[in-house]
Amino acid sequence: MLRVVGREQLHSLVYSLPEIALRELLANALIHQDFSITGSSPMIEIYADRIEFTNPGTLLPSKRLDRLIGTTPESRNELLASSFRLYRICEERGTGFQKVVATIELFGLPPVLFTPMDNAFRVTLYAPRKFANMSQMERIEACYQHAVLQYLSSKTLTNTSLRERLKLHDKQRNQVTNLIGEAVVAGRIKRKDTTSGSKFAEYLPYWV
DNA sequence: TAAATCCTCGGGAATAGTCC
DNA sequence: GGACTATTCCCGAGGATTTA
Repeated sequence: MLRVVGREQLHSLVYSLPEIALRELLANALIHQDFSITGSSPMIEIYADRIEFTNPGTLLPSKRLDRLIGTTPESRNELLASSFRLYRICEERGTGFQKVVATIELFGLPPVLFTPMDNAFRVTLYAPRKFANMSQMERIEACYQHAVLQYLSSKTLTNTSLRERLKLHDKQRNQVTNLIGEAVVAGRIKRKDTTSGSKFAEYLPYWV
């Protein structure tokens, strides 16, 4: 089901969002839908500032909400998933969300939002928004997702890397410093080496 | 080769600006 | 006026370069 809220903004929104991210999330919605739940199907809602992909069925018990990026998925519909991969509609196992987040970072978009619901699971992709207009939670989540992406690339989060991800100027270095500190306090990331000096401070996701 | 110096980076603290 | 955010200044740490 496709629901469009604000049709006049549909084109500008869709074209402003990376095609790769949209394709991956659409394929993901189809692959992971729970066919045991009758009377509902994946729903895509397009708003002026975001697109929401809502899937019937809750998150698989083996999956953790903050470990969706870069982990091997357990598809509810493996046959469908294999077909999608065969026809290159979606990425290889485990790289789907990783590709989405990487694309989002490349374009400097707000972080992708994963929302578990009563009997469904929602993924929200936001339209471009400046750092100043992001909420504190979104900033910390962007920080965490960047740390995960860096870790999956055998790299670490630094002030510089996060500043580049958020498309911030060098003058805003201290804002990034503060954000990193808040993400550490929130328990989303941790210092790689607590014994080293402050220069070249590196950070990892909290679960490493 | 070792010491001195310079440069870059990360972070703390103070201050200014903005919004409610 | 208070809370939050952004900016500026300053300092320490460590790598890179220069010099004796």
